[in-house]
Amino acid sequence: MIDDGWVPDRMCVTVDLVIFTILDGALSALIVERGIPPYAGTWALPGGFVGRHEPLEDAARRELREETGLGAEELHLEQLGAFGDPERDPRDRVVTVAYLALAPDLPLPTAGTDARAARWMAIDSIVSGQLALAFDHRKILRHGLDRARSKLEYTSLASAFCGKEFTITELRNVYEVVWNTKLDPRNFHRKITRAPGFLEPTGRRTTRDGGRPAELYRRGDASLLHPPMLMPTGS
Amino acid sequence: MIDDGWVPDRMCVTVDLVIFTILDGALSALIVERGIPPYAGTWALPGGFVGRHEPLEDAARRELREETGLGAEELHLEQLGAFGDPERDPRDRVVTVAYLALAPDLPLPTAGTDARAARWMAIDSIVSGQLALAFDHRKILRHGLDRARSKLEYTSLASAFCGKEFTITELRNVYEVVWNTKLDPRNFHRKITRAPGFLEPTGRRTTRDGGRPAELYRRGDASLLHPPMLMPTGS
DNA sequence: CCAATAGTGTCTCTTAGACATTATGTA
DNA sequence: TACATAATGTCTAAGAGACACTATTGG
Repeated sequence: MIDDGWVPDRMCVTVDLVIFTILDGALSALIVERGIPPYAGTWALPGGFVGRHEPLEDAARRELREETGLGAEELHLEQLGAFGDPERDPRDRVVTVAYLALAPDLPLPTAGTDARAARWMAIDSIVSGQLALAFDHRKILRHGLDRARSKLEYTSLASAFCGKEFTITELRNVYEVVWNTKLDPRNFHRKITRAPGFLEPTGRRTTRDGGRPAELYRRGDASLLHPPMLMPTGS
Repeated sequence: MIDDGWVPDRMCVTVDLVIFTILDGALSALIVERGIPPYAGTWALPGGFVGRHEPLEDAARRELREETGLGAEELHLEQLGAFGDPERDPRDRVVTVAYLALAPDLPLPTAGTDARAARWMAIDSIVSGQLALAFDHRKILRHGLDRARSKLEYTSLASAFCGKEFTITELRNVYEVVWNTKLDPRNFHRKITRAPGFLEPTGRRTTRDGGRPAELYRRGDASLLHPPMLMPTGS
């Protein structure tokens, strides 16, 4: 914060979004195909520049809206952190602030103004390196994945992947997909129903063929999950 | 990431540091008195502008070195996140990336080039609002406090507050000061010594008058604390 | 009746939390 | 010996994990 004639360097600030959903039983992220250099034709996380007078989170929600056409107000949005490696953008110094969003079934994304295409992609292809992303977006996505995984343990975030009303089995599927494990349905049911404030019974039940209908629940008030749902360890 | 003639807004990027230590039994943060506007004469977190070709963490370590005269390599440094409210700096749009550092007993800080003074301050005075900080630094410090508190639960971070060799009681004091609670010395001793990889016995012991000497330990390899040391709940 | 899925119960082992006792130094 | 601080032990209750059974739908 020096002001004795020396002028600080200015740089570009962007927001990038890691938007997860569960599609066909696979944890998937929203990616867009870049239409302009650098990395034209390469897939990337949705994102863009922050306006001069625009709060960071507003910018993130704006980009989310532009890329998905979804009312971003309903979505849980959480800052992942800043990524500012001087070499991360070949053009110029660009510091990006990454946000994480978890979404239930969304309408298929439509390409925005500055993207050729937009689509959901199973994160395995990205994490494994099979599909390369522009810039350091693979690293950012990796951070988002880690964050989502650990937040499932001690918050009631998992329900953000579900619709307004959901069953215990659907909720368990969220955990299983994000953690890439199998959980015991009985122990899961016991823990989740006993966690105070997590679930709110609706009294209604699913109508499906070939099995006993499941109770439907809504999100409860609690944002923290106590006691936590611990991810199974290798030990 | 548009490049069709439109030029993105550029802004200043800074780093700010929440540096905690324990002084006289109180959790304290390093603050500096600003020598130049805005907020000249007001206390603030140490920090400064990021250079055009400087990685964010390098900038944080540089500022840490400049403000404390300490070899910042040994210190645990963790990004807290970006703070970018458009109104947070009256001069100009400034996005800051905050870092958290935990330090054992440090040499008394010496004022840097752009600060009149530097000192440790018990965080209670800051959190309570008794001492006002410049910009949104109180909010940032509050974030750092929350982060430190929760990280103590499931990481072996607490030892970062201790010197190279420390006793169980010293370690327990760290938890008690940061969490502002009392912990049962016996249960704490059991948990912490059983946590795999947390502690490494040195075989040596303290020499102090008026009590049985305590065993001295070093940090172990583990960075995660399993099972976690849960903060006592009000329930 | 059978298939399929949902929900409940039981047992064991580990851990947290409360509390008493023993150990080892100095004055 | 008195005192102060460190370390260990014991009990109880709660939760995790493994597993078997009952319930409710559609064909």
